[in-house]
Amino acid sequence: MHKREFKTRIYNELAQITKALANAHRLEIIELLAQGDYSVEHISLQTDMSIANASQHLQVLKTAQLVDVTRNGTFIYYRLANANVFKTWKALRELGVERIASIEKLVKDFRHSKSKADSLTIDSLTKKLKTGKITILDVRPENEFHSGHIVNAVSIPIDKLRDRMKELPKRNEIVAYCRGPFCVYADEAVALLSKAGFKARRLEEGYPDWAINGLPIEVN
Amino acid sequence: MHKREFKTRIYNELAQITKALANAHRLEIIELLAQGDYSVEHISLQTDMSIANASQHLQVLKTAQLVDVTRNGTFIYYRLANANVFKTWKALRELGVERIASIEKLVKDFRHSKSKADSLTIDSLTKKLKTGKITILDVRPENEFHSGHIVNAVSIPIDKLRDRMKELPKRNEIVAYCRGPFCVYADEAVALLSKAGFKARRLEEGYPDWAINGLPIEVN
DNA sequence: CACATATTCAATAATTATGTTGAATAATTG
DNA sequence: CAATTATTCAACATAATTATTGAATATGTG
Repeated sequence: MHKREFKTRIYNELAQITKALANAHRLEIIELLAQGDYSVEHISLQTDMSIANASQHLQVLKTAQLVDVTRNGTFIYYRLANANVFKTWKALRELGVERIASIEKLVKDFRHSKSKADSLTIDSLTKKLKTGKITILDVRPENEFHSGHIVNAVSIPIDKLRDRMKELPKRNEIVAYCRGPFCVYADEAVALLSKAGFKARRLEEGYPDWAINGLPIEVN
Repeated sequence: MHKREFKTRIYNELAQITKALANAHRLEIIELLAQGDYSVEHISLQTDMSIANASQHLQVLKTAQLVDVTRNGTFIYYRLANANVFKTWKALRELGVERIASIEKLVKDFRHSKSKADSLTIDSLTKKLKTGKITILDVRPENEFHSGHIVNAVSIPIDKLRDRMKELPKRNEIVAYCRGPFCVYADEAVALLSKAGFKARRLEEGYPDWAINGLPIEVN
């Protein structure tokens, strides 16, 4: 094999994988699957796609070996093939946030409209946990909480927060988190809690970012 | 703005960036630019593309803010916009090597045909440097060496290695490196050196991987 | 075994990406 | 200022990607 042929083949393989990632719907699916396993129907609902379209995009991801499947009865569950898939998504996300002012602006504008609360990073949360009294609040749907969550976190899904707010201690600072930096459940939680007199902030990143850093987690 | 609109816009922005990466030629350009600044002509020669085609792909990368340009006389030099671009390329590369058996096989077969020498990683090289006597050999073109190289490395471009081999010490183990894991200059160097009785191995990764890890480098 | 349900497939039309060719710019040189 | 050089642009043909529709599979249930 000549050097050029070798290079062409290598870069073509890598471009294939990259093409599989290079679609808004598929990136959204990947972020969703970073939370746990999901059926096609669930994915299509969460991402506002038709079932056939979701299935088609999942096939693309499967062909590129970015996701794996398990069958359970009539349902087929998809999951990320491995940690490197999330790492690559994270790298793309960070590249995007740094490069594209419009993303930062979108995020800021959207959050601002929901709440003026500031946020804190995973790094500063781990430092704070050593000294202060902090309640960590997971506002994702319950099944995502059960697939894995930050150690000692309390689960109150965002749509039940208004009713169950009283379960939370008024004295502690509350740090709400959800799926990732573009997930707005945590923003909504901070808005609700602040209005009710709690001291609340959101975690900038999401659960998968916490987990991939090797920080302590719990399952169930 | 509604939640769906917000999400759609965010994921579309990120997909735009990913699409800019999702092409074999553009990935090759990015790996080349990780070595230093280059003119369009140089890039087109190195990657076996027509000038117009290289220019077109560079425009795509520029629009996505993945590369920057400087004009110097009639030449226009391109460079990576920032470290995150290389980090993302690295993540994609690692995802690819792990996921796609065919890439690993391609690399192994190609190297095997050049030399049977084994290789070592950046991690093991840094450990070895503390104890053993090692000569680090940079076999990239001279201008890439001058744009930045591993501290104390010796520069002998691959096409001059046969003539200048005598400059190297026979006692030390020689570790040759080049642009990255898919670059074959280092393999060719190991083959030449081993034949001539030197003890030589290649570094698996390339100079940009060394630099991005914050390990000591020199310029000029 | 008929029926229901979850998912995939196939066909289509619209959009977007790609490489080639030759012309157009923009800076430098004589 | 004409000629030269490096790069970009515009136009075209071809190929790939996408969403939608409805039919086809494959598993589970009565």
